[in-house]
Amino acid sequence: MTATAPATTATGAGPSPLGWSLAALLREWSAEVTAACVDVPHGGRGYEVLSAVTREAPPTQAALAARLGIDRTVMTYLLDELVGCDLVERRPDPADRRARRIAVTDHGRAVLADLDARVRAAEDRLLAGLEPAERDALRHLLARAATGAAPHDDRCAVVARVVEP
Amino acid sequence: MTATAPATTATGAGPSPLGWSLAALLREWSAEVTAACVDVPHGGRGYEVLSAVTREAPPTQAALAARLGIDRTVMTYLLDELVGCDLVERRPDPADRRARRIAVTDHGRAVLADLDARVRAAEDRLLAGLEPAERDALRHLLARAATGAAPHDDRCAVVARVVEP
DNA sequence: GGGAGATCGTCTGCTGGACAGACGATATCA
DNA sequence: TGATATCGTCTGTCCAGCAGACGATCTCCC
Repeated sequence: MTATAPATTATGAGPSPLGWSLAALLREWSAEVTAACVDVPHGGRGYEVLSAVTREAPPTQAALAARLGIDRTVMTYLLDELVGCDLVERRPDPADRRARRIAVTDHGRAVLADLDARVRAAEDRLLAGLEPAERDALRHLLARAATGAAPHDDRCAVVARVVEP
Repeated sequence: MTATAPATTATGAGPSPLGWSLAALLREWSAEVTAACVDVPHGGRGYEVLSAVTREAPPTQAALAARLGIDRTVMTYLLDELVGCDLVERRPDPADRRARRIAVTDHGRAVLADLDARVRAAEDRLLAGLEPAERDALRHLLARAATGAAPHDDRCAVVARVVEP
C-alpha cells in the first residue's frame, strides 16, 4: 500500500533520490488530476492551460506554451478544443496582428473555480502523509526551486515582466 | 533568466501550483541529468535504473519497472543495453526460474559512483536558489510525500518488504 | 520607403516511445 | 495431473512530440 523511498543510505554516497521523488510524485499528481478533470479536454493538461491563461495572462500563445513546457504546435490544437468548449477564446492582439491573446471566458472561469476545488482536494489526498504545515512548506520550497531553476528560455522573462506588477 | 511562479494570489482561490512546480522542476532535472549522463544508454533513465538496481535490489524485473514507472516491455530492451555495456547483469533467480535477478557489475558500480557525483552537482545547480538547509528540507519532504503517495500497485509493497531489512 | 530578417500561429510529415496482446517457460494450487 | 497465474520477451499498433515549411506580420536598417 505504501511505496518505499529508495534506500539512499545503502551505499552512503547516493544522492537523495530527488529525481525519483519528483517523478513518482508527479506521476501520482497526474493520475489524480486527470481523474478529477475527465470532463475537460485533455484532462490535467487542459486544466493547467486554463489555469495559466486565467492567472497569468501570458502575452502570446508561444509564451504560454514555453511556460508549460508544451510544444507550440501542440498548443494550437490544444487551444482549439478549449475554444470549442467555450472555456477560452482567441482575441486578436491589437498591438501585434500576428499574435493572439488567449482570454478566459466567463464559462471558463466558472469551470476553473470548480476544477480548482477538485484539484485542491486531490492534492490534499496526495500529500496526506504530511502535516498541514509541512505541505505548505513543500509547496513553497517547490515553487521557489522551480522558479529559481534556469528555464533556458528567455521568453519566460517576458511573462515575468507582464505578470509581476 | 528566471522563471516566475504562477501568480496564485491573483484570483486568491487558486491552489498553489503544485503541478506546475513539479513539472517544471522535473523538466529541468531531466535536462540536467540527461546532459550529465550522455555516455549512459538512455541517459537519465538508464541512470535511474542503474541506481535503483544498485540501491534497492528489486526482486524482479517487473518490480523494478513498477517502481520506476516504466513499462515492463520497455524495461526489457532498456536492460538489454545496460547489460551490453557491462553495467548490470541478469542472473537466473535460484528460487524462481522464470525470474531474473538484476545485479550491478563492478564496472556498473564504479560508473554509478561517478554518475552520482555528477548528478549531485547537477542537482545542486538546479537548487541553487535555495539555502543548503532548505535543499535538505525539500529533499526530505519530497521523499516523504512521494513515499506516502499511494502507488496504485501492490507489487511495490513487495519491494518495500524486501528492501526494509 | 523598401527590403532583409525575425517572429507568430498553423499545418504537414515523420519518428520514437508507450501500450496492448500473445507467447513459451515456469510456478502454484486444486 | 491439470488449470491458472506470473515472469520476461517479442510483435504490432498507435499517438504524442518534434522538425520543418508556410503565410502573415513586425522590426530594423539601408
